[in-house]
Amino acid sequence: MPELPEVETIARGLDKRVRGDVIDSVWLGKHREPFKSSPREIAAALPGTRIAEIRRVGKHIVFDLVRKTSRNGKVSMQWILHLGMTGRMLVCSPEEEIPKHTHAIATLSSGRELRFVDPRRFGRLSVATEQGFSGPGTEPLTVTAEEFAKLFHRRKTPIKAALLNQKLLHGVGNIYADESLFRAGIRPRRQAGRLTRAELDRLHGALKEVLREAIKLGGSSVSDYVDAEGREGFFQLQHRVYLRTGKPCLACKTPIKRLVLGGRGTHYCPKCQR
DNA sequence: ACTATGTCCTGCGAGC
DNA sequence: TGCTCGCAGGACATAG
Repeated sequence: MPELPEVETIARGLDKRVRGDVIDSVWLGKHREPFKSSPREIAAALPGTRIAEIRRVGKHIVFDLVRKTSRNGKVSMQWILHLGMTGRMLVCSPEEEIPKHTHAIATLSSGRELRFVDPRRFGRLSVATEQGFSGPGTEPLTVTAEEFAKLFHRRKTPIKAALLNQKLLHGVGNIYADESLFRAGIRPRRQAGRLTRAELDRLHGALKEVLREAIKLGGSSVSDYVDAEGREGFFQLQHRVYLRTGKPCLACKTPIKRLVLGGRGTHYCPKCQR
């Protein structure tokens, strides 16, 4: 389940390994779901471009691409990738077996391949020619306490649902929403607009803290998440509430409760979170 | 303008 | 053992 820390880890790994390489050709599978831009558009845009940089924006991985024109000019474009629930972008050698659910392969000048594999097909690939893809919302790692508080002003929706709303903050998913609410001592069902400024400040701090710690540990491997090198993360060992239903709270030993909020499993400590 | 709900998709585990 | 069934979840469309 790639959220901000997992996507950051993958983007860093990809940048380290394939930055500067050139996309020679692209193969796209027959399923249509993985392609937000038309397959024709993607296949026309990518070949012949050099990968200038790979970075994370929200839960998106952005490949900044450059193509040299005949008159010594440069054309910039972007290859934008969302991993959905089960998406992986792997750097492989062409000899490696192609796994089931491989939807796209980019062959690189170095002889390697970039492979997009996604069993559940919630992931999306797209290309953009306009500059500066910035995602739908605000970056949680750089937002100020003031801006953070303003995002939730007068909102009637539960704070957990607001944290997951990518138009407000982008990059926060189910794991880090639950973990940051626990650290801030706030119940997931509380109305976002009714939180005090002190509570919002605690949540702002807790969210940044939990995201930074998770990035340090290479993200959380819960279902089948692995980074660009195929390695698992270790932050799942630090989870205090997520998927710990019935287990004792690490702060007060009260059993962790689970409820469904906005269709998502939600975990919290009834004593520590008010 | 917000908010809530249904939909997409496969793999996995529970239950018989 | 082997089958069916229900469920998980991010983003988006649609309805209220």
